[in-house]
Amino acid sequence: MGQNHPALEPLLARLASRVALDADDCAAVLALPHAVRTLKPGEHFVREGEKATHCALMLSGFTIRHKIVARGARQIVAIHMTGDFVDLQNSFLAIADHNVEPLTAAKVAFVPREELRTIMFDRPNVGRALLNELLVEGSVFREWIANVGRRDARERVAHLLCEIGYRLEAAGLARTCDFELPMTQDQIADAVGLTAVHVNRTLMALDADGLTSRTKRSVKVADWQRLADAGDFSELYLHPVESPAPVK
Amino acid sequence: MGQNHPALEPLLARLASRVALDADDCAAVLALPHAVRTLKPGEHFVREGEKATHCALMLSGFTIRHKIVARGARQIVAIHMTGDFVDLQNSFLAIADHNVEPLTAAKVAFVPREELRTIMFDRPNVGRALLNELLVEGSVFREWIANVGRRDARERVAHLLCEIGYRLEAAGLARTCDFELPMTQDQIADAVGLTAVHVNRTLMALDADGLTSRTKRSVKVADWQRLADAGDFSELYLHPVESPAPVK
DNA sequence: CGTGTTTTTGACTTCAGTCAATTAAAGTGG
DNA sequence: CCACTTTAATTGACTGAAGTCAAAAACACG
Repeated sequence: MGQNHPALEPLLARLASRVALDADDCAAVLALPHAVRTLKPGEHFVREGEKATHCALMLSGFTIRHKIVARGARQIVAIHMTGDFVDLQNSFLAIADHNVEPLTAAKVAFVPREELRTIMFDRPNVGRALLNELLVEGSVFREWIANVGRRDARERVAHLLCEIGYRLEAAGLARTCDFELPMTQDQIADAVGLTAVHVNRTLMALDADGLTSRTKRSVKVADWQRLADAGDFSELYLHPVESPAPVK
Repeated sequence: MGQNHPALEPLLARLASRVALDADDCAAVLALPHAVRTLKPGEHFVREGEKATHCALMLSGFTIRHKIVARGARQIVAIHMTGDFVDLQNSFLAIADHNVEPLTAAKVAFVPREELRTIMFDRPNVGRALLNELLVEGSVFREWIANVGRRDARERVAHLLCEIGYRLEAAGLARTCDFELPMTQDQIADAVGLTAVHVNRTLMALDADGLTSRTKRSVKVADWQRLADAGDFSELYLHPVESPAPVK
């Protein structure tokens, strides 16, 4: 019961970064039953309309959450990276309202939703930490509505690049000035509500203007400040915790 | 302590509709300290960057939550009506990431955030109900991202009309076939990521096509099914509870 | 009634989409 | 390691949905 399950240590670290946890809280988190699996792109975690039974913790790789509209177009509504919880949302609601799918090969720890619900209310500290995760996720959704609704192509793409760079750095996975972006231009398009063709032109323009320099599927940010300005990016909506702003 | 505060009865009803509450739960909810106030358009509840100290329960009227982007454009990210909680989000996070403002004159009960946090974890039933509210709100955000990102003008506007009509009916405030929509075309535009001019043309087209019939600021839905089809609207994302789909 | 919104209309612009072809990269199997 | 296939990125020409600007009409209201 109380034994160590190293797979859940990233989860513990994540929760503890926002709310102080005592020894019992930590033990309870690490004792959560779980199964580790590796998924490939196309192997959905959950599909819209299904019942989600597990919540997933990303151990490596990237995951997207998306919706399909009437005409068949896809809109990505969230991107998750190592250390993120994927789908506290679907897994707490009765029926999934969107699809969840790996973007890259992804190692994931699945935790049964009932266990998570239980620990959430049995251990208020853990509950507050989970609540916080949900709230920050909500904040990101709001920012995305604004991004897609009221920014032009260049701003949208720049904003997405900033968000991913910032989150990667905040998670200790990369530096904002040089990170891997494992998304095709098609996928970027579906995240920012544009066409792949237009995303291509926009990325090339950012490059030409010296804000970024791309090589295959990684992005080097040549000038973070200018990119952030171009994307109207401010990290406030990510509700950063302890660490101050990442090195620019 | 345990005495009745009739103002919070809508809150109790709302919570009880999703999770069974026992007598103590109910008493605790009704005993929450609160202050009732009436706000007018322009009197913000909270502004981005401020610290929210209270959570608001709508007793009457409409409220919007919005963000302002670099170029000064506004994006509405949520609309709230009688019976809704406004801003569990801002009030649980340290710093507000968006603005909250009445759309019409609005009567509101303010509950201190600490009280709400406390009851959330002291009374798991209440906690689950609040969690559910948050999750459904999150689902609506996701739908809005898809609406603004991947639907054209007609679909967006029709979808918004359907959402509002459906929610009003679900809350027992109106029928989907005839409800008051207290938004100017400017505000509708800011909710769906279009221009007021284009919203005007779109609304007129819906009218001309016999899906709606407008008079000043109320909407009569002439053909709910066609409007729902035009807006790619399905109530799944609202995670309706007990009552089946509203009368069409 | 006059004044300030809000809605409506028209003419014109533009950003982003569409279609289609080309090039480049990444695998795959022999 | 090289043809062979597939997927992704790039480019160009053209289209179109939505934006812009500006003015007129219709309301709302003190």
